[in-house]
Amino acid sequence: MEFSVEQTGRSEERLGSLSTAHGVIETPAFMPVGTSGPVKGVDPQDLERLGFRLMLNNAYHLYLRPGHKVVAEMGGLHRFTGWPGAILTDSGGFQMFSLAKLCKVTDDGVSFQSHLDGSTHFITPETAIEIEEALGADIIMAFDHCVALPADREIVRDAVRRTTLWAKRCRDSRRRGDQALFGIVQGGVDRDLRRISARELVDLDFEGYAVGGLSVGESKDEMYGMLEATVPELPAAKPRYLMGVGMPENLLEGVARGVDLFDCVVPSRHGRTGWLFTGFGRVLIKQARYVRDERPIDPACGCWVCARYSRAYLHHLYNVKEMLASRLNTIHNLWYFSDFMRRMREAIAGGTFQEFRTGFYQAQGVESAETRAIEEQQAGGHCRSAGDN
RNA sequence: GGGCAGUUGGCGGAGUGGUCAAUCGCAACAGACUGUAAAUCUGUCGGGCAACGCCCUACGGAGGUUCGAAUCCUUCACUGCCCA
Repeated sequence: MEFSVEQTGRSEERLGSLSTAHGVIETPAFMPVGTSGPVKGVDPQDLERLGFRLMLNNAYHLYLRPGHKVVAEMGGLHRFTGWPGAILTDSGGFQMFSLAKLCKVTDDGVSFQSHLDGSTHFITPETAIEIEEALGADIIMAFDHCVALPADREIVRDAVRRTTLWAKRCRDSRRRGDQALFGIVQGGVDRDLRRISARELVDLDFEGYAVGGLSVGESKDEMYGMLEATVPELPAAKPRYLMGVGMPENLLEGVARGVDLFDCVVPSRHGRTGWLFTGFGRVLIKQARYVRDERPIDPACGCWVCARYSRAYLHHLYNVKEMLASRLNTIHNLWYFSDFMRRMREAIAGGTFQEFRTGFYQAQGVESAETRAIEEQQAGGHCRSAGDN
């Protein structure tokens, strides 16, 4: 993996280019999440067409099923899943945290029970790397200790210490030389601990650095504050990845603070549950107000779902639980995210990022006014809003 | 024509004297979701209000018994099954 980056001015946002054996990724970039292989609802051809060149898979899930050895025998993740682009695997540290009730954490590693069959497993930094090497992604993540917030400072401090310890063991246990390994900064919502975590990891010299342990219940200001404390500690020449984030606003603010990579389940999960992203805010497609709405989700959207389908039809598909609803909604949302990142990169290149940022906030909520005008107009004719029926 | 069973809120279906505006499921409506145990989960769901409490209308229609009826009796209507 090679990374080149240019900072256009004194501000933090930056343009980069991440070269992997499976393609070049222009940054800042968003990675869709395909936990156990696919991004739910879409296939690799969709992802390519949507403009994605990098996606995330999860080592924890693939280790449990079908097993990292099966994936290795089937030629590794790229061949197994049919995804020709680049892949980043998460180590499973976050899953340990989210399955905290089932696990015991020591400096040695994590023991936990499978959420699938209750079987007991023990994962160490070394086995996590072994799994990720077997899976064969282009970028692999260190095995970290992510704590649930809010947490006592001592617990967070201990997680930072352990994360550094594990990061070093991950680094030292690598056998393959063709994968990039990223360290993960922890530290909860404590600026000092974030700085300490970042410095300790930088000393270990990874190919990239992630900010983990955020978007776990803290406020937006806390999240942004942690980025402001962490990013300046990271080497400018290496990629910075904000894990598990997030909403478009979070991506915008992350880029404004120097983040290059993001991943989040939001476009796919929200697509499945009917929350569609647009330049003017969200469209909850299940709402009755869309029963007779002939407009596309977003008239300004360039995706092929908006080119062909009405809100009325998408509402209907959702309502009757057709699987096509999940697919089309996910495609639209992924397009929005892909396009949003592309527009941010263009704005950075053109030196208009601050204008882009201001414009984003101004546009949010515009739909309500615009839609109300149209609906009032229609209410005068035969086409009343669904609420009247 | 005779016999039996039944008629409950948008639908299905509990409830067989008071604690019933009525269990539950579906539908409907609204909301949540940020390194995916998620095509999941939560709330509301007769009407009204100065709403964590009160009032009104309600368990096919009408009448009756009772302090009190969705629940018991009479009758009418309708539905299903069985026998002619």
